[in-house]
Amino acid sequence: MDNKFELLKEICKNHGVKLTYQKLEIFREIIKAKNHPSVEDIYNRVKVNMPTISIDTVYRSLNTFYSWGLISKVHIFCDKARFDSNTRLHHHMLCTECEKLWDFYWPEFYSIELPAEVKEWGNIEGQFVEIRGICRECLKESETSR
Amino acid sequence: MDNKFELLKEICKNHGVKLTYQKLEIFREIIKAKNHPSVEDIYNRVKVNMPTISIDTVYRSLNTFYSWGLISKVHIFCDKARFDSNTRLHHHMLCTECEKLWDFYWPEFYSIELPAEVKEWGNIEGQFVEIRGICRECLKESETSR
DNA sequence: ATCTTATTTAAGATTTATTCTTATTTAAGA
DNA sequence: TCTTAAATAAGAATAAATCTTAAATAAGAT
Ligand SMILES: [Mn+2]
Ligand SMILES: [Mn+2]
Ligand SMILES: [Zn+2]
Ligand SMILES: [Zn+2]
Repeated sequence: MDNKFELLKEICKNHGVKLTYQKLEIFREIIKAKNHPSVEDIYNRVKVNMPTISIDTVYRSLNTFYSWGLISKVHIFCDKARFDSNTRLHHHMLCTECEKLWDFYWPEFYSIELPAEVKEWGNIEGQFVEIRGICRECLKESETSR
Repeated sequence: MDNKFELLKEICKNHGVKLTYQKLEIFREIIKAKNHPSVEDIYNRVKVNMPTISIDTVYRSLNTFYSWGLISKVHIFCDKARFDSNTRLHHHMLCTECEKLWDFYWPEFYSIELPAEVKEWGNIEGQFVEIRGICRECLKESETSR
């Protein structure tokens, strides 16, 4: 029941971070939430019982939980775009260090069968793979700077 | 050589859209560009020969080219985030109509071998699949409204 | 239980990407 | 060349996220 809260308490302690009432309420809402809530969703829900909460605190807390692996984060709805004159069907590799983006092709990927729930979900218009990691160049740099 | 420009000219005509000097220069830069340029990158490059170009025109033109399938678009670098208390390794299905997001699991995906260029790219920290399309509910709605 | 202090917070300003508004310009057909 | 609907420039508006700073507070020390 409250073992998730016990975990939060322990992780805060391990990181030398204060467990404030704000963090507790934000955590309560995010673990209760379905459907990938936005920061504002969480803000509005916490505000019901805590009218003075500031949205900045919601941002900070959620990002802290994320950095501890307690929650995950998706960037699908954003408007910030980069363009690409490559219109061939392709996938991307993203270096989280230098933020460079590479194209790659993977025809074999299309030959594995999708899970049943996906096939029944609706009309599929595209299926893309995103690789995240640290590129060779950035790895080299962090080696030499050690 | 300039068959890409001929294509642009024809597509503009087919869509009843004026081929302005601005569109031509923006197109020239995007097909020349490597590494997924941002709108501002293109803006700065076009500005060299066209100092009065406005960034709004760059936005409009690139989105027009995108809607015609002449270029593609990625949304990887954005900060606009949604959170998820589901920390199990999972993938997403996104309905482009209602913008709802579903989780799905696909263990078999991890068993196919990645292309050599990916394995040699660097340290892979995660590999995710994104399915885009129209969900069953939205399909039903568009049926009944017809 | 009280004191102390480094963290955390609230509030509002700032930043940044994108879109909107409006007066002016222009491509392209007549 | 004329006409006009569409496109543009310039700058305002919007929205998500981050930053700044003074005040509040969690948690260890006394
Ligand atoms: Mn690409
Ligand atoms: Mn998810
Ligand atoms: Zn890198
Ligand atoms: Zn839908």
